[in-house]
Amino acid sequence: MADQQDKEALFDALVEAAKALGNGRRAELIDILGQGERSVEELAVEIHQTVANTSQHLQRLLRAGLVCSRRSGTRIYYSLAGTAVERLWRALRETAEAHARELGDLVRAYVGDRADLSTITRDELRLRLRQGDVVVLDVRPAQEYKAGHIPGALSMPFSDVKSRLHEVSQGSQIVAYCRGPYCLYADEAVRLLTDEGHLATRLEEGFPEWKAAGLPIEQSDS
Amino acid sequence: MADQQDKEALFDALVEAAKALGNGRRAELIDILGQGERSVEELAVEIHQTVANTSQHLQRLLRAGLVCSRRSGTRIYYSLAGTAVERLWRALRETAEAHARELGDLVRAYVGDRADLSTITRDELRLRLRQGDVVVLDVRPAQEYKAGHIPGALSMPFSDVKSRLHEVSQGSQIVAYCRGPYCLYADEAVRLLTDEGHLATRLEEGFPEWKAAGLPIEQSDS
DNA sequence: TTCTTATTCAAGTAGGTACTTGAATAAGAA
DNA sequence: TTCTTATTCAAGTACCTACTTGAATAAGAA
Repeated sequence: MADQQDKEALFDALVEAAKALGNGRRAELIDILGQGERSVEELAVEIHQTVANTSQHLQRLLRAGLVCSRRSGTRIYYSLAGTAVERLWRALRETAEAHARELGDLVRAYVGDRADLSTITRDELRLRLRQGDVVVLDVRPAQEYKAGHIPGALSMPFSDVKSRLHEVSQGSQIVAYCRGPYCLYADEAVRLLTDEGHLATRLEEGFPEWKAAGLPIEQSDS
Repeated sequence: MADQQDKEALFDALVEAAKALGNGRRAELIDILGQGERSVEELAVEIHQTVANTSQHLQRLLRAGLVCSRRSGTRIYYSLAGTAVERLWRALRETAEAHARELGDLVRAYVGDRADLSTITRDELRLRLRQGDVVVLDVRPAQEYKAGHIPGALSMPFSDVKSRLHEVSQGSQIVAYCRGPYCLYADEAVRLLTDEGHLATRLEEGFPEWKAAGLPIEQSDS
């Protein structure tokens, strides 16, 4: 025992998950699956890739043990394999944020300037929820709301916000949240609401971080 | 803003750290650097690779922001870039452990059968330390002990254990620790000590995990 | 059964990665 | 200055990866 070949084999196996995460498209898949299970085609649309290519990426993730799959009729649904995967993805983002010099530029290029948006932390939101003086909007697609959301939140998918503005009474404090720091839904929702004269704020992070913090969540029975 | 190219660029950047970790030799480097800074040649010896190849791996890690380097005379010392990197490496190991089916076999092939060794958790060791009825041995190389160790531990590098057995009084409870779960020093030390009639146990994890848990550490001034 | 739809498989191509070898730097010692 | 040592650079090779294309499965509907 204890020979160098065995050590190499062990470390080679340990990094399989890192290799699987080491591709931008697969990281996007993990990020989306953090909101709940999805079919191959839905995922292909989200990451703007062909179905065949997406399928191959998913199989790579499956082999590395980062996702699971289940068949339902003619569709196959993929989901994250466990909370360890969520922790890994979060640790990776934190490492990147901790120091990619140019990461800030890339974030700005994608999400635009967020300086005009007010944000609220998880803890502040919890306090407000207890005080009951806030309306929480889940602006992710309805499917993701169903798979799990912040208790008391109202589902208002980003695409519907414009037409459903009247549902929110003028004068109430609004907090919008979405998939996470790299998701634009809440940003846009807050901008729309603010333009209409509402007091709107975005939750700093998204639903997966809320769930990971061990805070209570609510599910719609499907 | 918010166009697909920007999103791809952002995620491609986020996964740079995963790509850098996605190689067994580089993972070994990160694992070793978790014990403290090292020169290129020392690292090359540890991972059984040529200096040129090791240098290239280190530069890859440097570009990804996982390590830092400083020059001292004719040598260049590399070290981990921050605690986020340690967290990432731990999250990766936990993901792999959470489910690589064959990982167990690989661990066994490398570390051998540990069933004969008694282990102790961090919390048990803390309790024992407070009670003062235990001798703690740091069996890592002296350099790593100097860079940081469990308070009160005695430095006894694995290679010296055999010849220094007499320093430990018969009858005392001994706990040995080393670099971490994939390090063999403590295992071997415990076997040697047990064969000599001592009551020896290995700390389940290693020094980096102790430090990461926020427990007190001690340093020798160099 | 045939048709449709969702997914996977197989083969091909362009570019990336890991390692080797030998030469080039760069700091310090003589 | 020349010599030595530690590290990096550059070029080459074998293998791996991401994506494409078109064909093959596999479940359900008609």
